[in-house]
Amino acid sequence: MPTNEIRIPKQKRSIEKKDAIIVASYELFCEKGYYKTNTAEIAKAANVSTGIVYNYFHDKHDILKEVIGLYISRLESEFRTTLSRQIQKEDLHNLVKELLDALITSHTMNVSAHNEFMALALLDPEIQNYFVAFEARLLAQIKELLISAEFSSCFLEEKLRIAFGIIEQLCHDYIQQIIDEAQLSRSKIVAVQAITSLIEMDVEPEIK
Amino acid sequence: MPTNEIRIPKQKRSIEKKDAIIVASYELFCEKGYYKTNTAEIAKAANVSTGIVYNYFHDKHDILKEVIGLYISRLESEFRTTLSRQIQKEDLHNLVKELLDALITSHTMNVSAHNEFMALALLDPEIQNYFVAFEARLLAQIKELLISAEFSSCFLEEKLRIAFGIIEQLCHDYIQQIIDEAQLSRSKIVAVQAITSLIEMDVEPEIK
Amino acid sequence: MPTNEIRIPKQKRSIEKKDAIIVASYELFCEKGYYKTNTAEIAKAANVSTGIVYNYFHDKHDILKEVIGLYISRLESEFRTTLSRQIQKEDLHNLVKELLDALITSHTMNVSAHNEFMALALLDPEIQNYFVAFEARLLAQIKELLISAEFSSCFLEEKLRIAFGIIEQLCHDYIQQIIDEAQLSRSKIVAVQAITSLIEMDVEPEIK
Amino acid sequence: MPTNEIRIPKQKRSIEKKDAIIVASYELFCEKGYYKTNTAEIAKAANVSTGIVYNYFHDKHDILKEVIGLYISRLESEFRTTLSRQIQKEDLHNLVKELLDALITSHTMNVSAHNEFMALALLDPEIQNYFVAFEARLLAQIKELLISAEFSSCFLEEKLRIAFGIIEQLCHDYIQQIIDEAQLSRSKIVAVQAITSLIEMDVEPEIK
DNA sequence: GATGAATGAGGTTTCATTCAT
DNA sequence: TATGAATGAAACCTCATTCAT
Repeated sequence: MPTNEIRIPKQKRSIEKKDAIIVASYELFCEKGYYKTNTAEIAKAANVSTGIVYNYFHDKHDILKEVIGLYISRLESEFRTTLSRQIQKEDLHNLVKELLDALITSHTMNVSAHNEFMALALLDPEIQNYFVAFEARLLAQIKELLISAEFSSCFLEEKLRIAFGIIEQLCHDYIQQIIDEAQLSRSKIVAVQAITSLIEMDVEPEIK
Repeated sequence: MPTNEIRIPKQKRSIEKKDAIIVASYELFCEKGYYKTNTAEIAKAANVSTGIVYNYFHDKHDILKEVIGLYISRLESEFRTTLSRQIQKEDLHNLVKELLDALITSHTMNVSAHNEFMALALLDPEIQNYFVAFEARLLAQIKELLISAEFSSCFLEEKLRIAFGIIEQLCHDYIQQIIDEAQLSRSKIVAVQAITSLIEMDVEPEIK
Repeated sequence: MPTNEIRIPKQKRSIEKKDAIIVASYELFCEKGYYKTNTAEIAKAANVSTGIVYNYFHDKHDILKEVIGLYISRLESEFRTTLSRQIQKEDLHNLVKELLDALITSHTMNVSAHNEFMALALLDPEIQNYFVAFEARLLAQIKELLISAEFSSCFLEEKLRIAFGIIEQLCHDYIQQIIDEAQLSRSKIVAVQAITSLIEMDVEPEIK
Repeated sequence: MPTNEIRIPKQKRSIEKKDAIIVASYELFCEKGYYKTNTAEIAKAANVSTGIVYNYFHDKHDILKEVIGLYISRLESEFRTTLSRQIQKEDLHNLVKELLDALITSHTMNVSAHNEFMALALLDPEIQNYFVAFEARLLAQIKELLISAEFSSCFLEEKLRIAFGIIEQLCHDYIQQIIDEAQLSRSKIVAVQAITSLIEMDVEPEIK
């Protein structure tokens, strides 16, 4: 057998243990970073022995993947309420504002998680894929929402990506403390206005 | 004399040696990543002894900082020509297109450098600052350019940050292969249109 | 009751379990080697829990001893038919040939078992003893056979040991692929001739 | 660079250090066995740091190979004098006796080395090859010697292999204490006689 | 100034054995 | 009896940094 046997925990106690490892790792990775956290620390923080870690995970990188999974599922649940309702054409402005606030809040509350995991995504294609998939799901949901509110689907995906970029930029500038609270307020006004007119914009295909 | 004395090279040979170390490190960091490059490799690639490295740099992290400096100065020189001329109000569309293309080209040509250094910026505030300062210089230059072309300076900085976010998003999506060449073309049309109307947009301050 | 108590299985189910462990270990040791087989694998292959192994065996080394026992008993049964008949003086040539072929066949069919267990015998006096005893039984049987065929018993034991060495050498050279099939054929001719004349040889005691 | 840079020591001090590691390992492997000797012990015994070991050797197995090399070169030098002279046809008896004594002496003096390294050869094809090559060189030398003493070269190689097997068997039986000194004496008489008549024997090719 | 051999702490992973259930 | 999760010591190897020459 080439790779190690990984236990897939089914009993309650085992699942709890596996989850404890993931949660402890999540916290340590945020606090100290993935590379600077060692498996002994993880085991200790999860209140298990070092050996047992390798019953549930192939290796340290395998833990990272589950930690990223946890992070993304937390992100996802934060957007669930905002995205699960129906909207009218007039609500666009508010939707954008809400999403912007949600993202800023979630990132601000956990700057180190955001920074650490984004960095790892850049360094590691496997992690990258997790985020790409998450982003795709998120954009697809928003697209559905807009289409059912009768926005034109023409160039909609491109528009949404761009809108996403705008929001990310704001978050980034704020959590990296490039702009302060006041500047954030001003930027938000511009951003919301920019995004709403972007979504409603008629794109004139250029002739190359 | 304390041991921590770092030589500030003034003689030609010394400067050459220090530069050789930086250039060699730059290449290795792109190729293998910062964490996976060791100092022995750097010394070898730079054709110097391992010991001498510590005459010019405090430690490995110190090398990284200079490598980032080199990376940024290269980026900066790529934008110099585009940004050093005067523009007319009608040129905005073209200016945006040019900047977008310049950024995409520069990132695409060196995806690994971009990914590696962005990741390090997220992980390390000191590195982050280098990029923040670069971004600030870049935005300031563009702002000057626009103001001298008589664009309104109202909310201009915020608009430019947002425009920057749009461009970064496109680059990101393309170099991470989230979108392909065809999608990039479509997105560029939307992005240029979005940015130009953003710059010209009248911002209506909201009443909270 | 001390914890070191090893169950001597008397009930059918228990014996089956113990045997299953031995057989599974035998196969794994041949396939992967003793050191590279872990107890979890053994338990899994034997369809028992890891804990139960320690009811039947003191430790991993204890399993090894039983595996060697199995190996030797299998070897022994391969020689049984050849050695259980009566022979005439003229049959010596054929007897030698048969034994040689039997040994080559048995070793060739299971090169990894042979190599692994010989190695362990060299490393571990306890295992060594199993093989020494086996060899002694084998030689004693052959000696009986020859004496009842009226061969001289003078120096017979020494001769048989030497004959054994000749046969072992051939096996070794062949299964380690030092000699190929053709060379084996030639060597077998020489070996059989050498052994028969050795057995019949009058030893002239030297004067030291 | 995939594999680690291995320093090939050229200066006297470096060579001494590398040799010290090999010699220390040789002794430890004999004493405790290869698997039960760890790199920290090796470094300590050689009076170096653990890290430096990996400047001279790729890994632990690499050390083993050099240790085997040392062992074989020591064996080889023990046979040099015996094999470097010319012999006459009448000397065969003495030559065989001398070689037998040389092998017994060399193995007896270092039973643990012999056992350990033979075992490793069985477990590891790379190590096996070292011994196969050594054996081939040895047999080739003896063959030359016999041919220049005008022994028939017909089946000579096969005969020598067989003779080698006889000698090995005696060594084995003696150093594993299967036979005692007295039995060894008796066996030697038989063996020498068997080998000499084997060498001079006319092989009658069988008709299959 | 320059060399490159040397250091040694520290990281990940394995596995025989135990023990609560 | 039986389970299989849990233990934790120990192994190999790496590498930033130092220092004798």
